[in-house]
Amino acid sequence: MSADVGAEHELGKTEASLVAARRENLAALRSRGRDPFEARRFAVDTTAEDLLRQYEVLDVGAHAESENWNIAGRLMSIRTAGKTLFADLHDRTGRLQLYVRKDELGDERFADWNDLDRGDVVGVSGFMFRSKKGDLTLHVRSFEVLSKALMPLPDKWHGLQDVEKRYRQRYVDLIVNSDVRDTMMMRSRIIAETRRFIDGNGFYECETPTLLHVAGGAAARPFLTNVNALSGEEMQLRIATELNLKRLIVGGMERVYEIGRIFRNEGIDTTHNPEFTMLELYAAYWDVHDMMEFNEALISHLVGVVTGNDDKLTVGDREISFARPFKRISYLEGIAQHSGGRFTRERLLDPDGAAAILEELGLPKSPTHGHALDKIFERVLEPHLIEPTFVMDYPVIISPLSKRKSGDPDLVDRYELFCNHMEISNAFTELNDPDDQRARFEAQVRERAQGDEEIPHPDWDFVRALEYGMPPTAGIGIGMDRLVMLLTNNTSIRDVLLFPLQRQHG
RNA sequence: GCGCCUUUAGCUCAGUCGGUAGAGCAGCGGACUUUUAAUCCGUUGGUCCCGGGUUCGAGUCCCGGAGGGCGCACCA
Repeated sequence: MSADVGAEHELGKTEASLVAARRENLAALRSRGRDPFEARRFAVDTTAEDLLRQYEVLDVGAHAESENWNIAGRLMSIRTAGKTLFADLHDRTGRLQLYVRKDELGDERFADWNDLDRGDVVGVSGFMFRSKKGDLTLHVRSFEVLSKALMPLPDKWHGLQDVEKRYRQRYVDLIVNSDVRDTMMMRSRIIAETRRFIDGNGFYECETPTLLHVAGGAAARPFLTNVNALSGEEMQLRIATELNLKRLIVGGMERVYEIGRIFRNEGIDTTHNPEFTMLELYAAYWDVHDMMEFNEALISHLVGVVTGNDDKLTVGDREISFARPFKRISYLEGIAQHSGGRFTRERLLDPDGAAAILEELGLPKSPTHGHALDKIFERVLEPHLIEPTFVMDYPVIISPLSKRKSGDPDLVDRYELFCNHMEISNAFTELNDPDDQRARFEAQVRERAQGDEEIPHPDWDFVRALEYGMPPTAGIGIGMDRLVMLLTNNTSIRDVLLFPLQRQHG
């Protein structure tokens, strides 16, 4: 089956007639020398938001005729009323009402509006006044047609509700659903602010390769591809930036980070998309406590950005306080506390003890001790982690890349930040002992041989890098998509991704 | 992978017991010089997701398939 044949979507009869009507309007505009697709540029000098703010004090009936403005955007509503009309123009900042009079534009120019459709892009010029009903409005003196919408727009009141169509034709979703546009612009801001905050602390943003011979640094199945220039050599898309960023720490860059796309060939659901954006950051000479403070400051900053300097966030239908300091709780003590003291450290750290707890909770048997701990944590502690909480001092058996706590070798210097039951970040003091790292890679080789395809092949060069000496270092990973979900109160990752992955349409 | 829900006009949605396919919006024609889901009059528009089956007759019932959503399982 050729991808090119039948690629253009076929119009239904109703839709075809709607498009035909718009094409007739296009032809009519062209016949009067107003070809929308001949337009090149328009000297915009304001935005809807600016005008509404600037003329807020204007009284009903007042006209600011001495100040002329040029603004462009999409027509989202046209209300004709004989020899006048009102229209709504939307730009990236919001809505502005337009007022057009036949006696000012002249018959021919006013007639052009018969050939304008909802969705067309126009540039208008005029002055501000406040209408009888109190709406700040631009009184149009002249206008240009800058582009034509040949396709009909969705319902002006209900917008586009069809979830599938919203994801597949995000451009339509963005045109008609302003809350979607707000979320996506907020996402952009959150990522920009994250970068600014990190840069302000002396970090270097680095770009490590996406194409790797061995995708490591996490447990996940990679996407595979081939490089033609290397005789079709097989390569993998990265599943983490961890190993390369730590190579940079070895190299002496000391404070590095990357905000980049990660690819994992795994399941798709409300919290997983095959490609997603992760922040990883490494700081030489920091330990996990330094990272915790940094993390807290970053999240507080971002909450302030999205709320306009408040420290309370609406999540679902509740308010969550992000006042500093965030709660801190130890992994083992937290589980003990929320089980009425029944699930003690001794039982949890013992494989048989953990298995017995699983049974008490009515959970199925786990294949490994670590898996059992994860399940117990999810059932006992995670439901209580609503307000931002640092869960600290993880058991070493579920933390293969972290340094042990000095004086308590069963635990490691690691924390995860939870909020609204969701993991926001994962950070620890990095393992920098090359012999230990080599031993852990060798152990992974054995696990992979037993059939676990998510275990990556070892990256032996990374061990060699550690043999040159990596300073004591703290590292953190933050899934930016999930962070944006939290900050924008969305429950599906698809609603914070512009183009979530969808199956090819038959 | 399993389960539940969903797919009807460009959009948002009805469609009863199996009996000629509906509404609102949009569109088209007309009226209207401060409207804002404008209003009023008139009007066009259908691959009922696809393929089988049952039936005199299927949007509706049965089987199979596809897309999408949610939950569970798996997974950082």
